[in-house]
Amino acid sequence: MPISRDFFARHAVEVAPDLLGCVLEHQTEAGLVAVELTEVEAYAGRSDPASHAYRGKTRRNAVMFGPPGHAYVYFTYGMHFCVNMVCLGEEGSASAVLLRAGAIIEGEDLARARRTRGTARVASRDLARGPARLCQALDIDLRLDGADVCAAESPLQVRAGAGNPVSSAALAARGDDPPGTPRRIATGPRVGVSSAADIPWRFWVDGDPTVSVYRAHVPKRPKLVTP
DNA sequence: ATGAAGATTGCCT
DNA sequence: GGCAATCTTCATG
Repeated sequence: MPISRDFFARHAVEVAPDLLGCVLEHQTEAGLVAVELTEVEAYAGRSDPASHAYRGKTRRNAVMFGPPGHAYVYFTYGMHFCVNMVCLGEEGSASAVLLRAGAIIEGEDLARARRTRGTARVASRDLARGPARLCQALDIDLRLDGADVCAAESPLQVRAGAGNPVSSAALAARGDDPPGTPRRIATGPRVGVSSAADIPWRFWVDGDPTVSVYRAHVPKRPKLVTP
């Protein structure tokens, strides 16, 4: 059973930490690959300068303005895809959660084959460590832009984490787990974002090896022209 | 029309 | 740690 649409019908900042520990899976002809999410980021709409929805609806971000529980996939840097879960934005606005990293829990061989370039072996922890890597491991591209992740017949779905009604990581962070559970949710500024860098809307499972390394935004230096 | 920057990654020193 | 790859989107003239 996919997760219910109500889960996504909240603001992204509320949904984001609850997604940690949930499972994203993509069924293709080649097979199934599933990841348990360990790192996400929330993006709002009009009020968030770092959001793709900040300047209103365009062809690229149209899905963000649609109903919650759908995948918003975009192409960036001329070569990479990133995937978001659409949530409920403010009126006439939009919000979504960027899936930044996860641990492969099913279909590791297939994921590794997709991620392998040349002969170097990709370490397990690196298979979906980073938003573009996650998409490559699950073979997510623009064909899945707008896909309903709450529909049972959808090739791309989100499920609750094993053994928990919502998210094992989120429950652990709330202190509802049995003593000894090491997982806690950490928060901090979003990665690679130039504006609103002070807003801590990045959430990750503290200490998890599949969480991507933090990189602050670095503006490109203008080309120097020699006379 | 033209140019710069981007929710990134991999390879080089 | 620095930079190229590669193309879409957005700002400016």
